[in-house]
Parts: sequence; C-alpha cells; structure tokens
Amino acid sequence: MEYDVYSAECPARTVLDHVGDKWALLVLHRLSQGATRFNALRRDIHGLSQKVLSQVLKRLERDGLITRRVFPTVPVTVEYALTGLGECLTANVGPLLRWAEANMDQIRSAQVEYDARMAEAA
Amino acid sequence: MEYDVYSAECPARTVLDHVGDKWALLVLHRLSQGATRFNALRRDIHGLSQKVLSQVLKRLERDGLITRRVFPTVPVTVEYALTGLGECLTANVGPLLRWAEANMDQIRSAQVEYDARMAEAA
DNA sequence: TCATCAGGTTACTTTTTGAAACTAGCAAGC
DNA sequence: GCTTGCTAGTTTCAAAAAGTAACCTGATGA
Repeated sequence: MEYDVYSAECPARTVLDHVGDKWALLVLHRLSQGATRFNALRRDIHGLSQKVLSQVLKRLERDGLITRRVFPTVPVTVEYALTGLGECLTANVGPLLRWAEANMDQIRSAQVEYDARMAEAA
Repeated sequence: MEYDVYSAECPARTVLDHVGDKWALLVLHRLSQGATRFNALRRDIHGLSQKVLSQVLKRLERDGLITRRVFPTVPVTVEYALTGLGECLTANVGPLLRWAEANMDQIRSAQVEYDARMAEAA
C-alpha cells in the first residue's frame, strides 16, 4: 500500500508523531548501541524524566520498534532492545543525530546573525 | 568542536528540539521539493495550522536552514526555500519519511498485536 | 529500623498546541 | 465608496501535553 505523510489521514503520520519526537529519537539512538535498562536510559539521556521515558518506551514497544524483557532479579530489572524493525529505523536516525552534532557550529552562528538582524530591525 | 546529543547542555539538543518535531520534518521535506509559499505549505501539509507553521518557519529561518523571500506583488507573496545547510539536513530527513511510509504496514500490525495482548492481560 | 535499589505511577503545575477569529494592505467588482 | 477577496501572518483562549516531585512495591543490607 502507498502512504503519503502529507495527508493527515495517513497512518504514517502516527509513526511520525512518535518518531518526530526528540526523546524518541534519542532513546532509539541510545538503544542502537545495545540493550539498555530503564534507569540506564534515564541516566544517559540527560533531562529525560521517568514519566516521559515510560511513555516513550510504551509507544515504541507498541509500534514494534523495541522489545521489553523483564528479568526476575531482585529488584526486578527490565531491559529494552531494538527489534529488527527498530534497527532498520535507527539506521535512518543515526545520520540525523550525527548531522546535528556535526553542523551545530553553523547553526549557532546562523542564530547569532538572525538575532542581530532582528534586534537591528526593532 | 565535539558535541554529544545525550547531554542536556549540548547545543545540538536545541537543533534536535527543532528538527525532532513532526511539523518541522514535514516542512523541510516539502521544501526539498522546491521553494514554496506560506499558504501552499499550509494547504499541502494537512493539519498544520497557520500559527504553528509561522512558528516553525521562524525557527527554521533562525537556524539558517531556510530563507524567507518577500516579493512585492499584490498581495505580497512570501517564498520559503532551503539553504545549503537545510538541503544537507533534508538529505537525512527524506530517508526517515520514506522509511515511515514504507514500514507503516508492519507498524500497524505490531500495534494491533500489542493492543490485543494488553486487552488480554487486563 | 531505616534507607536503598529498580521500575514505574500519580497528583499537580506550567508550557505548548490547536482552532478560530482578527489584522493589514491593496485590488476588483458593484 | 462600500464590500469582498487575496496573502501572510498575529491574537485569543480552551484544551492537551510535558515537566516536577512525591509516592508505591518488595526485597536487601547497614
């Protein structure tokens, strides 16, 4: 079947709702480095709250992008990992994050320039 | 300079705040098909409100990813286009959207399965 | 006995969103 | 000369989402 992300009715938009999300992108990218536990994700991704992490993980699991494995240790540990589908997606997310890291300097100078222009106009 | 998106202090996170956004991704992708006017974007990207579009465009312009050209026609027309930097970014966004379109079927069946499992558990 | 760990959930507050109405400047129609 | 329509926005206000911080469970070690 053919999908078109520009259409609001397109189910691919639901994916975009999940994937076009800062935290989801970071979580997926982190998981691409290997299976990770809940609190490890929380520690590694600075600024991500427990509530949001738990929501994001549920969404990603529902989408079949990650798996949730519970180990009956004490205290219980839960490990999240990418599925095949998730890995395939993450292959497309990595370049985006690397691009962000690589081009920050240019963006920052563009922002400074823009702000200067705006201040001048005002 | 080296950046790390996992750190909350990392300036690349500000980019991610802009790029890890459903509407921004759609706008960038649409602009990769050529310069486009305000209302054309609004019409093409179904569900995008004027307010949000105007905010997204301002952010993207500030980041140096798009340019805004005003033509003194009557009524005035405004055309948005990708900069070199924006094109370079969009090259990384395209695959993500194509992935979303291509893998929707798998995601939808994963969702159905997940919901069935949850309903059963409850 | 009290604090600690993991992996969450809940209650409450603050931001963001989104829908719809409103603005400005000008031209065409009546 | 009054109304309507066009573009490209801004404003307003209710509703949804996100963030903050406290709480929960159940075993464990000090």
